[in-house]
Amino acid sequence: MRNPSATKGAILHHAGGLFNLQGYKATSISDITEATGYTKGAIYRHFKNKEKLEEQSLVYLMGVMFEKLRMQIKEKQTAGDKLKAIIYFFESYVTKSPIKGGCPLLNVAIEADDNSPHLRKKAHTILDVLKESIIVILSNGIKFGQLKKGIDKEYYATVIIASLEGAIMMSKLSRTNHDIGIIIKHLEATIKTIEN
Amino acid sequence: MRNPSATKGAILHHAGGLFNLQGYKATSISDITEATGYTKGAIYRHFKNKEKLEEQSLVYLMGVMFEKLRMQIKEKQTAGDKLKAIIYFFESYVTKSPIKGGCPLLNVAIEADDNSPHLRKKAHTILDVLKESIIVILSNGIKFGQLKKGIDKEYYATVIIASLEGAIMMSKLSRTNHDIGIIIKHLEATIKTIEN
DNA sequence: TATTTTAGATACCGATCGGTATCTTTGTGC
DNA sequence: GCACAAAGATACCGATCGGTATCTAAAATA
Repeated sequence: MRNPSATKGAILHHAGGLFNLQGYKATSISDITEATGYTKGAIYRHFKNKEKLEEQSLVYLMGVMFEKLRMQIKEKQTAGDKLKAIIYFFESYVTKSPIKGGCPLLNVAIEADDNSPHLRKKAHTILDVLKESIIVILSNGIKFGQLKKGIDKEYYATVIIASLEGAIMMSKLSRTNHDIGIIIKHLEATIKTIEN
Repeated sequence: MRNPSATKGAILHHAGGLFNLQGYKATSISDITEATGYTKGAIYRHFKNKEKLEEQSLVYLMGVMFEKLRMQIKEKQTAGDKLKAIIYFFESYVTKSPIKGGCPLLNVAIEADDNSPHLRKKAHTILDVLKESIIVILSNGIKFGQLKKGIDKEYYATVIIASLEGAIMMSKLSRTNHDIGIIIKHLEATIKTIEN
């Protein structure tokens, strides 16, 4: 009943959840042994040290999130609907919480910026990928005549990401859907202004 | 040359800076003794435990920030200029960093939401105060005919806070003024739409 | 100036941290 | 079925954590 890759996957899964919920520094190896049922020996066989486990857990987390996001986007046909799919995906961090602890990108950005350079670098890349994904949708929307020509693509990508992440933060504090709901409306209206 | 209240103030000052930069959980009492030059004995005389020190440091930090913000707002005469003063104040977290580690509200919101209930509660109150401050400016702007009647005040307050905080997060990752600059433009344009 | 209070220093506590050396167990190739 | 390699468990390490009991010294009171 031994399965090394499944063990590694289970460790990443549980560690990712704990890191996202409690923070990376605040989550101990013992927390992870309790959550997984594996011992330190098992963890340190698959990961050189805690820093590496943190990195790979972040990559795992973002992989899961991007996969879900990609599926939601794929279902929609027009650029406007695809953008809205992104918005509703972020909304789900507050309302349905696909993962406990909220948006992994936001969490790691705040915790890792000043100390952990290894996490910050990865988070920066992830942000760039997210921004670029939105820009691609905007570009295709323009190409297919769904969105107005001449719009500043990076501008809208930045407004979407910033306001969503900020709203997630606000909703985390109030523990309601109120703030994220307002931002959803705001972004829906914003998208409408660039649609043909 | 002994001055208890000055000692307490120095501890709060240094502890606040460290908490904001490194995180609350990640900052040890030893970090604070090194920064202040005082010993554990001094710290635990003025603060019952680390939790209380965290709470009071947060209050201290936000007190300093709100005081600076209030001064910037007071200098301006119209509601539009007062709102812009708020925006530029948040911009300074990235560009000039009045305090290392960025926005204390954002930092504590992300770290404290799930674990530390005592910090989360205080952060929630602080967010409410900030939101209310903006709403008051909007109300006065309407009253004095500077802003359009019938605008949704909470809507604009939420959009301003969320997009600024989100932009701070983004700029922390990229270590540039790029993202916050885009959001500044966005908010300046937004304010223009509600001005008379 | 003598006494008492209080601010702060010192030395220590048990618990937990990340990490490792070693051992046992399981699966695999011959 | 046997040898060997790999997976995971166990037991331990020094360092550091938050916290406290005790001591010294400075200030306040008389």
